[in-house]
Amino acid sequence: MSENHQLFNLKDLREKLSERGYKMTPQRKEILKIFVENSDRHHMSAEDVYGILREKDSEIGLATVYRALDLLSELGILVQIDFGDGCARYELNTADPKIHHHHHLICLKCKKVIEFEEDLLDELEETIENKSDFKILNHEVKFFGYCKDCQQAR
Amino acid sequence: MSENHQLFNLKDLREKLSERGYKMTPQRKEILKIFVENSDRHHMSAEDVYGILREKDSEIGLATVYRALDLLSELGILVQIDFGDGCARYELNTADPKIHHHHHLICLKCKKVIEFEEDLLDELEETIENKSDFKILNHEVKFFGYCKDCQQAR
DNA sequence: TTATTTGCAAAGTCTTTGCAAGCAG
DNA sequence: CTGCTTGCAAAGACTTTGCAAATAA
Repeated sequence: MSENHQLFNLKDLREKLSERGYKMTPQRKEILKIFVENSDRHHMSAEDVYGILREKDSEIGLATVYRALDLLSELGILVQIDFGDGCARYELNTADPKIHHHHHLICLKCKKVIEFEEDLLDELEETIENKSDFKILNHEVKFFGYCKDCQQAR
Repeated sequence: MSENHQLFNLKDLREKLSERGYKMTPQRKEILKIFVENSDRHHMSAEDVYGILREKDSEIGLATVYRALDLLSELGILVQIDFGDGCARYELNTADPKIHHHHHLICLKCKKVIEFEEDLLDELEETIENKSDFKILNHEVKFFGYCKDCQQAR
């Protein structure tokens, strides 16, 4: 079975890196690969990625993970998400709507994060691009409120 | 002139606190007041609030600020926002659409945050409430991409 | 070759926590 | 009174940074 090229391939990475004067390194390849291989496992933190690396007996250091996540976000390959749980989390910024387009419901009481698979933001995105000269690559939507359990518990 | 009751009043605070077994304290009052008085100054961090308190010669400690912001968010009086700049920020969760309903455009390169005054999310919010049993109090929308300057600079 | 990148450890920042004293209800 | 709250300082968690060695182009 070939690698998962529908999500992201290394040619894209190499291009985006050299466009901006960065270099392709085994570490950056490996870290991106982790996101491609774990695309089901949403919003991973630096520590999550580092943990996966250690399972693979990789020698990549934690600081390198932080630097790579930062860089891949700047290139628009990853997206940084924040759930207020104290650490930055990242997802592939894939063009596949099935993966890309979901929202997060965050319970104010128990802090649970629920995913909601529906988007409907294309129109708004277009409106904003037209009015603001801002080139949108991705978006992040969070709804705050009370989950089913915590509504009852009040 | 009376206090700014259109944004939030202390009766609401007292009610929400006692509903959940918390107490009304001068510190909590004062911290909420800062958000009401500075409603123009969006997304304040704990440090920002603490700075304002020190200007007022208040004796409130930083730990108390953190605890109050946390509590006011849990009560749905404030909303926590994260711009990835390393600290949590907060806004009043007012029902006034003029203040409540805006989105954030975040530049992946220069990290600039631009506010966009338009919402159009009511419909989506309703859809989600119906489908998910989640009671929504507020939302936060961020668009990631490249600002005007950074598009040209590429 | 040469500027970028890495790994390590140390430092930095933001936030939380333990505890005794102080208060609101 | 009684349990919640505060302020302080210490601890904790996550992230960044300095630097010499290694490496991609």
